[in-house]
Amino acid sequence: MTTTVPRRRASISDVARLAGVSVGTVSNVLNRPDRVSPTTRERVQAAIGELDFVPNGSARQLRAGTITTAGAIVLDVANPFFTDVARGIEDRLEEADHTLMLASSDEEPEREARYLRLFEEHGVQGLMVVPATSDVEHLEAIRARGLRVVLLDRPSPSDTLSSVAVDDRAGAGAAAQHLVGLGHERIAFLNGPHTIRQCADRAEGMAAALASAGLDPEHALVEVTIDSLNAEGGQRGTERVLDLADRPTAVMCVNDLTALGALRTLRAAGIPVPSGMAVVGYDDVTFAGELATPLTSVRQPTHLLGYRAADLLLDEDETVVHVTFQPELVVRESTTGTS
Amino acid sequence: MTTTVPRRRASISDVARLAGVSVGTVSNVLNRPDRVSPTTRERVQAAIGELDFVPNGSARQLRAGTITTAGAIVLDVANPFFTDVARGIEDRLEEADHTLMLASSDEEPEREARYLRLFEEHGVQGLMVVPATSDVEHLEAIRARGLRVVLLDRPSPSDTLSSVAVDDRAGAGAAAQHLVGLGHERIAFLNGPHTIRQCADRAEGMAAALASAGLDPEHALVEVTIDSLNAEGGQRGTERVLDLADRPTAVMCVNDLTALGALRTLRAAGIPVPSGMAVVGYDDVTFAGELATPLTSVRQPTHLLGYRAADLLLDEDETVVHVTFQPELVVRESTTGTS
DNA sequence: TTCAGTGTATGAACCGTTTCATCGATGAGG
DNA sequence: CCTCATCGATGAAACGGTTCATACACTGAA
Repeated sequence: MTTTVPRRRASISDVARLAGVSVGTVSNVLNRPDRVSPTTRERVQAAIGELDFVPNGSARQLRAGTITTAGAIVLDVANPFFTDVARGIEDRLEEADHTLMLASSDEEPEREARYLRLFEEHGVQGLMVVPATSDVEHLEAIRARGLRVVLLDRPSPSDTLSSVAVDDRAGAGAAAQHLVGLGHERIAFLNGPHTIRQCADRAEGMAAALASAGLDPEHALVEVTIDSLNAEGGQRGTERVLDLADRPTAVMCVNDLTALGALRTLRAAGIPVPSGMAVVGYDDVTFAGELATPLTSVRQPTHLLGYRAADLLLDEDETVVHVTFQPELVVRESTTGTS
Repeated sequence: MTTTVPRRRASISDVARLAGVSVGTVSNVLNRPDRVSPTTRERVQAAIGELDFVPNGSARQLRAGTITTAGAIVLDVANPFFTDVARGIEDRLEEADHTLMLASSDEEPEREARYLRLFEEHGVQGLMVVPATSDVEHLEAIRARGLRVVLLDRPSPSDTLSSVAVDDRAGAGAAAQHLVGLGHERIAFLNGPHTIRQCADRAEGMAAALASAGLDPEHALVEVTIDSLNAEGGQRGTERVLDLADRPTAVMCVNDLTALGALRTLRAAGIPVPSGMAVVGYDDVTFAGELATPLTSVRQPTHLLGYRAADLLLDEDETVVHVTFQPELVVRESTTGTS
């Protein structure tokens, strides 16, 4: 084995020594090569190659202050909705030669806080976050410390933070209206905790739509809170729905992963969809239309959502902006039956 | 608007001044609180709160040298396979109180190189990467500079880098064998470029399985190279398969997203699955079993893959280790028809 | 010959921490 | 009363870059 692990990473002064110039000159070669004569530049570059020199980002950042990295915290990277958003962010950042550090909070405020702190300590330019709590004081504090913060997928309650969101009330409302139009009068809603704003908004949107259709939300809407917003959560939630007295005829799911779980449980229980139970998802992920029972779902402009968020983050001018996109109900067989 | 953006982030010396102690003491309060008397500690903490002080990670890292962050570069964060791997990594890192910076190379070597450099400059403890190229010299160079590097989802060609992988030859071989057993004698393989090792290995595995079943791989295997390893790529690839003279009777897909695209195209063309064309996927993602035609797929221990990779990265002892997991063929109706 | 101007290179200050040798005060033991 | 640990706090030296005022060497013009 001929690999030799170096005792220490080469520093700029090692390069300077080898090339027979000052550290300032090496720094200039790195950052403003035009201010250095071709001969010197070449000599320095040779030394850099020889020593396999990689500049220390911390040192650079410490002195220069700037960094071209942004952080994003989403609820769950394993959820296609969030990864699509992340791709949108990445694409916009790449255009500006910035890079993204991505992390998932798992809906746990402590985890979110930990990543927020990590990012802040490392001096990211800004943060995009899907808050795990309804309260965003801690984010406002970060903003007050001079970082740019953009709320993802939820409007800002106060007016100090910019946000990019989709109208969740409208999305859930459209879904509810659709179900009512099909004759459903009692609808279960597999939802996450209301501390997550999207969940609260969707519940409200449903209730409002039911009310304006002349139904009493108290009876027409049965909200079932699930612990995790994925397929497993959906399975467990649906089992509880099936046990309900005065069983609902439709189940609305807070996202498509949850709906996937619902479909699974219904199939296992031998209940036909939609005749025995209609199912609606949310997000319209790639595979929603390809399922055994193609899923009616609320489509959101995911990629664009991330893209605009990054856009806002990079925006020079510091005004607070709220962007709201409109969702679109995509109707498929999980509510209408074989077409 | 009462928000005041501070001129400058508070530093440790601001805290020291306000608390009437030295910077060394503040640092001690931060890192070894037990060495500071309760009274002083309290005073310092009050000052920290007052100034809303957040330590500067760059400075800390510059001086202390260490950092508890690892980087991972995968081909595409929007692919469930990679996000599951990422979750495995995150979970293991979290146990060790480390954090993850995640990025996707999009299968582009330049993008990969850019992120590698970024991570290295920022002094991550180690890197886990799914290489976008067959050549890993650049990764060995990083290793030689003292960082830990673990190859993800592919065995190391040389023996200088640790790796965690799934036996791709075996996985593809099992799928091919299964298809041959069903009577297929001409199989299309929607594959990515062979510069990606997994793709090359899977092609080899299929060819070997076909040969050992007594078929001539030259004729029995039609490899169709697709540009992007997702649903769109699968759709376009399948269109090309349908145009082939002597049309294959089965299509093997390099991953489930691709298979999703294949199913889509087949349905649009009115070709029944599997009677008109059998389809096999790879990865066995969450929704594989719930599709209109449940998908036969090769299951890989994704979460475990990431978990073990992070494990290796954190491992104190620096020996080179290769971990290989065995995949498992999950047979469903996309090859066997209605059960 | 002198001088202003230009293009390069220099070296020290600085960024915000950690670390460590040192120092003063305090209390115990002889 | 003196010594010696012990404890808490101090202050300055790193860490590895960037930046900027300054020096130096030429060139061409007056």
